[in-house]
Amino acid sequence: MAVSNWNQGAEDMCPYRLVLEHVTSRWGVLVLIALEGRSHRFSELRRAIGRVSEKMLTQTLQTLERDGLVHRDAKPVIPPRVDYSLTELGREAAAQVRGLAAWTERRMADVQKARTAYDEARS
Amino acid sequence: MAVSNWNQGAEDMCPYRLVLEHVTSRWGVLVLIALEGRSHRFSELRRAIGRVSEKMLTQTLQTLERDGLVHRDAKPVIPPRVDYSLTELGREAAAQVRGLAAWTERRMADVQKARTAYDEARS
DNA sequence: CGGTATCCAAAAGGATACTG
DNA sequence: CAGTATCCTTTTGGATACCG
Repeated sequence: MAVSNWNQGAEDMCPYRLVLEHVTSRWGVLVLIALEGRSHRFSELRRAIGRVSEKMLTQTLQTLERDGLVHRDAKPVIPPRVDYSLTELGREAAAQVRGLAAWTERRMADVQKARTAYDEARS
Repeated sequence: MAVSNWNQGAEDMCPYRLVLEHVTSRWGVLVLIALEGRSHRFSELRRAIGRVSEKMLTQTLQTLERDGLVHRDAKPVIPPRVDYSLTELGREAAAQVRGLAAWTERRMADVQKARTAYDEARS
């Protein structure tokens, strides 16, 4: 296990920024939003999120589980079945993230317009 | 200008995720929060955020400016003076980000506790 | 002061192969 | 199915030097 992993390391950053970065991380955001509606199995999450590698999804889920935002329920059956859901803490975080995501959807068109204007102004 | 820059490239990602990632990016979050209170000069921002390199701050500000969230006001004086502030779009985004940051501060202790429990459970 | 350009180190992230 | 382990590429980010 010599893999670079944001679970460990980063002892040099204040805990505040650390939590903020887990929650706002590329895949963290999408996992929280996906799990807000209902619990998902591992492969369901992959499909729901799209274009995420197994490695990154695993890493993200482990980080969020460690932070107490995600609950992992591994059923001892064959083939294995693992369900991920949000804890109370996770639901609170997801609500915040969802606000951000909703804003993004609402305002995306304006952002795109701003970008076009910016690019044209210096071409 | 062959530097890897998230302003350009990334044509392969949907615009929704792209905007979301700018707003939730490591330095984007902190810039939006810092600018929510009042406008800042470049070096003020560096001090306010702490531990951010010139390069990353510049890059972040350019991205947010291009997205129409940040307004850049460069006064033609010597020595140069540049003030950064939020646009209306930026204030909206900052309000969302602030919700997330406030939640993080409120719940940080619980997250830390969850982590300790998680780590002890498998040591 | 407020940047840009360049180089380099570190981290994130993907592909593949393998396992219980 | 739900991961791990390994290798490799890409991206991020810091340090430094320089410029208008």
